[in-house]
Amino acid sequence: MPELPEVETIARALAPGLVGRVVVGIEAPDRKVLAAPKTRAAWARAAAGRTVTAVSRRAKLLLVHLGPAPAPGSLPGAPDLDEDTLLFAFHLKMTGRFHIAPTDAPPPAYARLLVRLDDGQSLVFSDMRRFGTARLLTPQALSDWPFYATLGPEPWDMTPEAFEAALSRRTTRIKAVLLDQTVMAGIGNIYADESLFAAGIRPDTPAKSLSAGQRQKLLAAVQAVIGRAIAAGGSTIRDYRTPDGVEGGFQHQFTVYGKAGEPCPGCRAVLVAAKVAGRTSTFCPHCQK
DNA sequence: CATACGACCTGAGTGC
DNA sequence: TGCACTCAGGTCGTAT
Repeated sequence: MPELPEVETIARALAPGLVGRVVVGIEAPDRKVLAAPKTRAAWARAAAGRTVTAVSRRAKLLLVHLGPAPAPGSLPGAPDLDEDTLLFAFHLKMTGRFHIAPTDAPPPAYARLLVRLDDGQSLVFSDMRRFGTARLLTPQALSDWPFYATLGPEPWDMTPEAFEAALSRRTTRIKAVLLDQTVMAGIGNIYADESLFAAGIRPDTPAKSLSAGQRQKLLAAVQAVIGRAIAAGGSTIRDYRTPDGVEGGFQHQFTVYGKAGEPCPGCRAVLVAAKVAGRTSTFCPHCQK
């Protein structure tokens, strides 16, 4: 699913309906989504009575911030979840979606986790392919989570110097480096292909063989592409929607992603698809070197 | 340590 | 209509 621009769009759309609401219950029709803690009881006990204070994003994670419980502490079982503040950390993986829907309405298809709110609405996390995960944790536990702790900077926080250093020591292909969340966070298959086209770089080029100028151009391309995608509300290929069911708009600006066999928007040569880093990659064999 | 690749799931689309 | 097959926005565990 969703890469950085889609999760950012969702976070912005969810905030108005969630901030200030009190969690009155949790339901998990599919326990597989509960990555930590793993029991429904622990989720319900730790979250109930807490107020949503903010909705944010880091990399492709959606974070829902919760304030103190009315009567914190003293309950047995999971003392670390009696902290003043907790977070829901959702990873949407390929097909995760969010909905805000009336609690008394039938749940959306593939509903995996439902957060009942005090205004008669529910935040529903749905996920057809069941790759998505939800965590309920303290700010400290979030920082200690290895996936979170090893995330690289957001694209606009990446400095040319750090990008140069990361690429110059990698032997693998540049596409794999862009997809590596520990180098820079938030890039997935769509935005990797779009950025590589914008920078005129083939996806299978070894990272360390790029020139300094090419690396500079690539970082600028990533930042520009991600920025334009956020402005367009993300990209809808199939499943992605905002919580209101609205599609993104950036798919109409794709230059190469999903366009193998079509003419290159720059030179009209036929765009080519190849497997790079295990992912289908589309590029122009003429414009990208 | 870095890299490569199958596994995890369910469905949509294609071709026979 | 049915079946077999391929592909899909991401990460993780295991093998090399």
